[in-house]
Amino acid sequence: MEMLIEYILQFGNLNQQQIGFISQKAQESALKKGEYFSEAGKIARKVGFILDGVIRFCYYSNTGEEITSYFMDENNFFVDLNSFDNKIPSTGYVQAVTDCKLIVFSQENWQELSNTIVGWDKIVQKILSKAMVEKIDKINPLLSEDATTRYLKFLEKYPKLTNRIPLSYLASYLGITPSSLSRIRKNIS
Amino acid sequence: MEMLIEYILQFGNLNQQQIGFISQKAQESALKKGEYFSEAGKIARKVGFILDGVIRFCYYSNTGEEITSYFMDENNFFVDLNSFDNKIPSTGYVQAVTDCKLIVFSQENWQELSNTIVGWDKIVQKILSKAMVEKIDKINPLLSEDATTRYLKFLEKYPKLTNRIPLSYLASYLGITPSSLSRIRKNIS
DNA sequence: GAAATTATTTGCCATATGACAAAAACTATT
DNA sequence: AATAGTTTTTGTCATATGGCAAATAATTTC
Repeated sequence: MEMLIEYILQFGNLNQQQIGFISQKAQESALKKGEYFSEAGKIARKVGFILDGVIRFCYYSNTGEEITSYFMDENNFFVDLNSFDNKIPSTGYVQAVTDCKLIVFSQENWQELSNTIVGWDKIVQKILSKAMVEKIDKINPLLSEDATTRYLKFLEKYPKLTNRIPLSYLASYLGITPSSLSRIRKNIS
Repeated sequence: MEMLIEYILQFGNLNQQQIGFISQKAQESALKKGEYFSEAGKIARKVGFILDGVIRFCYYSNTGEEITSYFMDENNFFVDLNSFDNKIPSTGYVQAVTDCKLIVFSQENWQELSNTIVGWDKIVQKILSKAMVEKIDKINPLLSEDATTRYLKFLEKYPKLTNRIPLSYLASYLGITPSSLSRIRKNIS
């Protein structure tokens, strides 16, 4: 829980009472490898924070291919934003790639934080901005490069992740086939 | 200016006084095709809203290639978020693709809106969320497809944009060469 | 409106990546 | 420890896309 508070305090000041309130509304939780945090067709009703582990966002293309759109690891908030904000069914999945320890906020509690803590919206805005910038920085360069360069950039941006995620997930994130990624890895080392 | 107010009111309610205050802080502005709204190396100090025209975000890769990372058209806010939020020099450019009519907020005025209008932060948060979701929805599907499919998806997502942007910009957005895009277009029609 | 500049198309060839299938290396389960 | 299941690697071949250069078309400038 301290991890969470410490993370939030980077984005704005909070007094002891406010911190207590946040802790009250937060719930510790866990997911085993492969379990889903939220699923396509359902409305996402919670916001997560990763204490330990890796999660991914994924979906299925019209050809039935499973595609990973994003990875996240420790010390990050995550949410299926479109579904959560607009209360519409999600089009994708949020899945644990490894066993995960999480902190979870229900939508009602998340709303209460906004209603109760002066400045909370601004903090959320900053967290959101930062997440957005990071995501875009990770995804943008992928398109314009060949597969080997994409993989090398992935290694730079996610230095600690390579050994924690299956090759097939990573391949679908990079937009290449598992075979190709396997060959690329061979060529590099 | 009504375009702007109407757009904002989608995201939250504002009284007449608040609307007046926003109008006061907003400034009409224009850019000619090719001109920059913000530039690499400089700190982005304004937020824009497109009344008419198309803008793009672009940058130069380490091989000197010019790469378009995003297009935006009418009825959208845009800002070099990382530079603006953190007051650090930008790494990219925001450029007018066509002649543009804009509404511009200086950083100080933008800040004043936040300080003065109760609920403004929440509205910004919603606008930001929506923009983020849209951007991700546009970019994510591109990676996993071949060039022809990427172009077709672009046509779907940006139905009105194709004839307004140069082929070379679009090619760099899709991550292919101008020659390839030219051939793809030929094959489709 | 002619000349100069810039943008797009086309041709040719090389090569990275995909598709499919089989083999090998891991992992999990009893 | 043996089996079954899954994931990763490797092989072969086909093809989409890139690189480069030249030709054509469109746009800008004087």
